[in-house]
Amino acid sequence: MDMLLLLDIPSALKMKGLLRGVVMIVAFTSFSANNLAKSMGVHGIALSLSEGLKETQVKVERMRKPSCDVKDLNKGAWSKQEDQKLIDYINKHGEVCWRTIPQAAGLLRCGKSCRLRWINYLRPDLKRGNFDEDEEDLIIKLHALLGNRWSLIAGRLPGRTDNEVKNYWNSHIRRKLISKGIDPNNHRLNHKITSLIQNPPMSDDNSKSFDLKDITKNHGEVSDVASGEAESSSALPDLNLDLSIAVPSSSLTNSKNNLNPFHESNSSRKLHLHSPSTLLLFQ
DNA sequence: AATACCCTCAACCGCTCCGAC
DNA sequence: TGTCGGAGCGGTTGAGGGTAT
Repeated sequence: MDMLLLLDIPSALKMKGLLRGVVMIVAFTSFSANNLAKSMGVHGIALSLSEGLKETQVKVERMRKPSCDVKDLNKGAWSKQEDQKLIDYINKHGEVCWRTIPQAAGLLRCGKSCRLRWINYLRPDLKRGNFDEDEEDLIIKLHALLGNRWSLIAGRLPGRTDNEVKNYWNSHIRRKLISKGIDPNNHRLNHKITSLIQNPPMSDDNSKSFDLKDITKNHGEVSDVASGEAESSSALPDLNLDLSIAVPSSSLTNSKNNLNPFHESNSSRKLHLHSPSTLLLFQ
């Protein structure tokens, strides 16, 4: 039988609020560190036993609790039944505390997973389908202005989610810009990329086609536009990004009425972009 | 027809932010 | 003022479908 005697239980219990602490224990027999952790409300204990000593030091570290306790929870793709349960619950109760939703809705998912599923897939105001040209142009402009702030960008695209915009950027727009010799990170013409496109490297195997992916790999880590660290020395004159901060255009304003509050994050609320009916980015 | 490779996108993970206490 | 916990964000992963060989 495992027995554990804490010499100073009150101070050990106080450690619940500490990041680190040390507690002296006397072990009469073997003991379970996990049980100790449990009793103290911490998530893990690192302990070191000195050979032959009954008295030992136990380092208690309050480790970050995993966002979702993986135990007994479903992961991966959502089933139709799960979707329906979540939809029914949110229609009835609204988007209340995400942490409590799974249990209340009878779902074996973590709250985070529910939130993501709702926001990215189940929300009724989502606009499914391909991005149109205007949306694509707007994404490019917004990315030039905001960098990888996908939620802010998505906030200006009614019915689109940050995840959707991010995926579309990575799978379509990024590639498109690179093929035009434009660095997708700083939206400037990239000499290295341009020359690679014009003079593709000739390998021993000439039959091998020139792969755009190689460029992406080689030049994936370019400067970050959001940090304003564009390669000014090598950059050509700025492209006409035609970005201005202004009251949303009528089209955006109209559609905004249907916007879910999710699209109006604190910071995006301050940012309204002028959206001309025709978006011309590159001259 | 079989296999390998590529692409897309839903979902996850880990971190930061922020309000409540 | 510091701590805690929930929400949100951005990067990454991997399943599955499509395409090339």
